[in-house]
Amino acid sequence: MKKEIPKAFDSNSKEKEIYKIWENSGLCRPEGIEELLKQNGLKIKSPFTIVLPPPNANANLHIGHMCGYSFQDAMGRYQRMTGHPTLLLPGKDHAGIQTETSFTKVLKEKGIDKWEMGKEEFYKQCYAFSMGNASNAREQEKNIGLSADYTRELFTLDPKLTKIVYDTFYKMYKEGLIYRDKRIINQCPNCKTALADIDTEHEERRGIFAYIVYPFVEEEDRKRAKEKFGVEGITVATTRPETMLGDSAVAVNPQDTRYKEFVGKKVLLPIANREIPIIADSDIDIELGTGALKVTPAHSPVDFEIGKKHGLEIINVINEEGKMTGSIPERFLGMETVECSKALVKELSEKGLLIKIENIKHEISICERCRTAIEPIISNQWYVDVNPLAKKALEVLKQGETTVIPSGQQKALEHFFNNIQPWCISRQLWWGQRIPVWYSGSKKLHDWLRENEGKDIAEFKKETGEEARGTGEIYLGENAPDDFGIWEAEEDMFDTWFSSGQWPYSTLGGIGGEDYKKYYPTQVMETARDILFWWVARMMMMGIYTTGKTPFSTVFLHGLILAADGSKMSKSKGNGVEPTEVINKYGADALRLWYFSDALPGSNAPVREEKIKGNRNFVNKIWNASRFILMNIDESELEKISNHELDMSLSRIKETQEHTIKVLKYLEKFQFNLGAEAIREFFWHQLCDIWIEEIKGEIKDEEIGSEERVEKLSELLWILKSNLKIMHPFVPFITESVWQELVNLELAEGILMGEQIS
RNA sequence: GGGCGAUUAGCUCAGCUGGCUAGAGCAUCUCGUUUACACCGAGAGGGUCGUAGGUUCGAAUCCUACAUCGCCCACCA
Repeated sequence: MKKEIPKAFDSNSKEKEIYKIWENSGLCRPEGIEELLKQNGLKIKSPFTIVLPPPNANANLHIGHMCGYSFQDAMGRYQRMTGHPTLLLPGKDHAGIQTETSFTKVLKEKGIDKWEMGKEEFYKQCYAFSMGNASNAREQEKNIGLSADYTRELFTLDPKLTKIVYDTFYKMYKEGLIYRDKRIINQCPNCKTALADIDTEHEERRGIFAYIVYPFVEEEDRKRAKEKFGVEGITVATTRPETMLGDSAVAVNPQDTRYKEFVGKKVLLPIANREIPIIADSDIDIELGTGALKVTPAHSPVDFEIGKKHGLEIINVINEEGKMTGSIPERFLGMETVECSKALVKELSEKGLLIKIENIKHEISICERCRTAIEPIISNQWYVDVNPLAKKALEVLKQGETTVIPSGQQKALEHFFNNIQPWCISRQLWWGQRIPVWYSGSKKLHDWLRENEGKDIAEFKKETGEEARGTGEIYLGENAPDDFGIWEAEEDMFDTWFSSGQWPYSTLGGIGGEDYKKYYPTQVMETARDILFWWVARMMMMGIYTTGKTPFSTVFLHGLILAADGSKMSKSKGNGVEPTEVINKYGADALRLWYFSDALPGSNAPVREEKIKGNRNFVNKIWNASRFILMNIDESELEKISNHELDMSLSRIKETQEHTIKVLKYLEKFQFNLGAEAIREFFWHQLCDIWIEEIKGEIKDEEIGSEERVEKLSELLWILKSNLKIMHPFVPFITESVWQELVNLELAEGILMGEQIS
């Protein structure tokens, strides 16, 4: 018997130790693998690259992140062990609005107000906050065994990356793909920023449906209406009475016999006391409400379109903070929309213009981050015309240059590309990358000139009361031009996805970068399916645009990790599972195995502790079987065994080789569940249950050092080593631990991570 | 309203291009203190593969309806 080896595998202490060995080996770098292959005279195959999804540096990693890392790492280790210089490129995301929201909350808990703190100080502290989180995240990544190249780790706000992001912006602007436009946008009154359509969610909420009479201007019409409808005007139904202050028209369907005769007539908008016309539009639903729609182009996307079609005036009555503004009766100025709605309803009711109020439930848009109701308002923002980019991305999918697993998600992606809308990329935030633009004179002047095409710049002062002070031109650049004149900086930030959309090539140094030349395009993008449109779609569009090549050939979307009862994990429900706790309890390998068998693309995976426990048992089985084999080898036999020439035609050896080939195939085809099942089945039920028992019997009566023993033990050892290799991508810690035990006895060399499977 | 997907043992799922007497893990039950491992071993029970049709020599696997569930997208006042 050799030295004492503990009966149970102590994952807690071993894992840390093993990770250090990997880290110090240099094998996490593709150069390390290249070097190793060269030394051993082996063929260096094509590089394998995964640019890892950078987690948001605003919180600890959750169990879903760990899932991604497990798959990425398994893919990487498999490639590394089959001759490919492998780069798993890690990073951290500044995550724009998300981090700004969460850090603002952190400050609030400390009683600090972001607005009092000011932009610069906020940025500084937010940076420190992010760095702290990034460092935690890095530790967690290592805990699951992620063999990433941390010498290349990047943060999305790294100046090197920012430069690349800016260059893309300049190029797109010059080619007319990026432009400034005045449109109706999603404004979050709480975050005080514009949001892209995709950054909003829909939720059913309770609301009101108010029926309001807009009396006709002409006596004659009033009479006619009274006869027909019993009131002296046309009745509109609305969920948002406060927007009536910004109404420009009432629209009816031209086919609607009730209102036909009134088209072209005028009504007096109550309270605001403005005359507005009745217009006809075939898009109006006769069945809905009263069939007459109050049109508020400034505060409803539908109305905005109708307004554009009919050349209606846009009247802003709600500002960026969700408060009443503009040319409205003074008593409403500054009110919250809800407050204003109530006040209006009261006044209308007193005037006898309110028919009724129904309580209803309806879908509204809310901010994805803070769940505040979105306020549609008109504003000037920066847009990307993504249409031509989406067309190219579609082509790439059609040609099979990029494949999405599972295939259903590929269809969803195609659908997204087919129905894509202009992408609003400007955000009124403090945290992120500033849009690198300067305005001669002022931003206001620039927008005014754009909106008032043909007008003389002299009119600017007349209309706005401000001096022009410049030409309104745009200058592109991080710093202001050094010439005379006044340049106003664009203060808006980029949507975080504008920079992360460039992640696959920006992290590789961009076009011309050494790493870019070697590692772009990458092979796999492994991520969660909930950011398919936000991120994967953007990376494809921007990657194809900038580099002419799709950034990755396979998109692998792992399953959704759920709470034990099958519900979504969420902070508010408190049903989250802490990955660190799971790892401490059962070990990283056990958790990884669970992902591989349960969190496949297209599936939902409720976290079941018993299953992870079962995997821990398997890991321990590996440990004990190895321990048994080692304990059976007498010290005096070590040399004989390591020099023994094995007969490769033995049936157990051949079966093991076939098994290895089978598992390699599974790995190649991303069938991790089948792979995990196969290694378990083979190791446990073939090697342990049958072969070890057989060999036990075969050598029972043999003397130590005998030919028979050396042969059998060599065979067993060879089978063990083969198993360790093929199991390594799945369960790297336990396999490397055993390998290192073998190294100590001079029964193996080097580091398992760098071993080649053949 | 549009798109996508699911429906197989108590639970979570495998079952690819039709040939299974339908599998795994976990759970359940019985037996076992054999010096690798009780984080173990030997064994058992448990499913008319959502429903109804169709194609076929043959269907969990292909087709068509229906039912139920889930996810995503969408400006219905």
